[in-house]
Amino acid sequence: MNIGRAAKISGVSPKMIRYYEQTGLIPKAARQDSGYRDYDDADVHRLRFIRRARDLGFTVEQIGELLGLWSDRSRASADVKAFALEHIERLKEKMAEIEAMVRTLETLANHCHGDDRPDCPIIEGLAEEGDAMPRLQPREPRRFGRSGGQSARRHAAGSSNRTH
Amino acid sequence: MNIGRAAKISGVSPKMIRYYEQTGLIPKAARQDSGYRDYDDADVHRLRFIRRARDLGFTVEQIGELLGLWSDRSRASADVKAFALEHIERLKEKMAEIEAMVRTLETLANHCHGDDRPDCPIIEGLAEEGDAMPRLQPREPRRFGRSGGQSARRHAAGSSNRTH
DNA sequence: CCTTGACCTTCCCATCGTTGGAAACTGCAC
DNA sequence: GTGCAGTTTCCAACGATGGGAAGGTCAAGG
Repeated sequence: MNIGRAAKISGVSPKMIRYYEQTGLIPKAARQDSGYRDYDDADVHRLRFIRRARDLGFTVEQIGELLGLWSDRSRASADVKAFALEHIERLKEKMAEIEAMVRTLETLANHCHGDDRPDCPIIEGLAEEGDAMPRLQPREPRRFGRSGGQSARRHAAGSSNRTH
Repeated sequence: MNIGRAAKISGVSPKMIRYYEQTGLIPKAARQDSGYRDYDDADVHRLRFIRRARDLGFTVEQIGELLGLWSDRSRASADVKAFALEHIERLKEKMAEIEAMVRTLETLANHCHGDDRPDCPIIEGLAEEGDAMPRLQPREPRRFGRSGGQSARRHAAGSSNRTH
């Protein structure tokens, strides 16, 4: 079948299918006489697997490992479970990060009258002197892997500095 | 002061300071005779404001609006509050997405023996025929990386074949 | 004075997953 | 045979960030 059909029934867009092929996540598709890519049910099955894994927040790289685990009929279920549990941990860390943001923002928002006056603790909280946010725990070393997340920055921008 | 010093005391890397200038988030920095960028305390103050807003998950675009609200002394605190509350909502949605992933993964993992045998409900859950994951609501656009990335992941390809 | 090293400048590239679009071709129906 | 839908490849963009090259500046020490 053509790529469009495979895309439709797998839930992976044609663009992404080509991308996955290009990056080696999936093998090169067979070709019809026309040059069109040709997919069979097994291909579609794999694509659906990929989409589900993406929906569960796995990166493409991780999906590569999952595909390996899938096709390795001799691997232990413990291997898969460990992989999943580790991913769950990362997701929870991400949730915790966001939750911390929400807590801080809610604290600020709760102190804001939200009326016609310009006086606003939210803006003041952002503009405040000093290095910490309101009553947030003193900036922990929370730097996790860069799996799609952002907050892993905070680097020291230079070591010795003089006032020029 | 030089960019390195401004970076250090604001917590924003030199690279990002230049980037913010380039994209117009902050005005063009003054220059010393040498051509080096020159920052004063007000500039650093603004940079710290930006870093705090980033730490709270605001996108650069949103920070542009926040800077506008900050410098607009006539705007109502209600405006800022509404802005913050909307952001909180988006963060909570993101958390809910991730939580759904975690719940699905934990359900799968709980059914996995995690022993030496190859039999594994996690992989089977991903490979399963049919279109839905265990008890997951009909897939929403996920993508929890950034709070405001191009969130519309809607590919026209897979829209009309939900089996249930 | 000259070297050294830390700093700065600009410019380009890579990341990650995904989409958009252009130019050219194929397949199918009218 | 004409037109449209689907396909091909290639190139670019997004957002926020880091890496690095090639070269200019500055201060300290010889």
